[in-house]
Amino acid sequence: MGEGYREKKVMTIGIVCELTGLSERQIRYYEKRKLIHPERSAGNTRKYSFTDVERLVAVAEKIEEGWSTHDIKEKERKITQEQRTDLIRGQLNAAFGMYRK
Amino acid sequence: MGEGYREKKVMTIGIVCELTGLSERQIRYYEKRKLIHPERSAGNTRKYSFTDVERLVAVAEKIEEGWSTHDIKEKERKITQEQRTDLIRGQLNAAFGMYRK
DNA sequence: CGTGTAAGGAATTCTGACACG
DNA sequence: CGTGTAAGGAATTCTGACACG
Repeated sequence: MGEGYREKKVMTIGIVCELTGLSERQIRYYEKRKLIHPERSAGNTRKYSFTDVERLVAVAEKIEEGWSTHDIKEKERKITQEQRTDLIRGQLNAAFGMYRK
Repeated sequence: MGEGYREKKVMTIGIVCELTGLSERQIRYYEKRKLIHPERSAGNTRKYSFTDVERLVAVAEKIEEGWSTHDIKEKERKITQEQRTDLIRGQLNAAFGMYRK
């Protein structure tokens, strides 16, 4: 009980800046582009998780490589789609065993 | 790389209040009694880790059971001492194998 | 001893805009 | 498109003290 620390939204933006080396401006901008989804406190303060921090670092690297926020978003969508395909393939395999070893 | 989320001091006191159900007053008081040791930001804001949160919950339970902060501190000291004793006992055993099975 | 509260100040965060490109 | 910055306000946190007991 009480696990899942990596997913828990507990950090304010200032700490995320320290952890990632990014500016507040950048972090808020990546949120606007739907690359991260922090929660909000009762007083409207953004709250981030460790996975958000990891994702921000990954996003920042991509951008530095020349990717646009849109490209990054699109690439992730495709990867997710591939994973869905693999999942279905696995289920079919389990059900019909075409590649049973 | 980048592990050790549980130990990282990243939460402000407000979030710790939410997570533990304790008041700011209580949390700061337990710190004064040396039961927790948050870090500070450049601007003097306290920063807590998930282990601090766990510890705070444990402390609050003890207090509710009637323990004093001093008793809690003392009990922990004794437990730590026991662990040291066990460690040494283990090392002696490894070196001289009195109980080798 | 452990905790609530009002007080005043300081640090933090928020939004929308101007700027460059 | 991605990011810096100054602006003004709102939310958050800090410390020391008075209070009760």
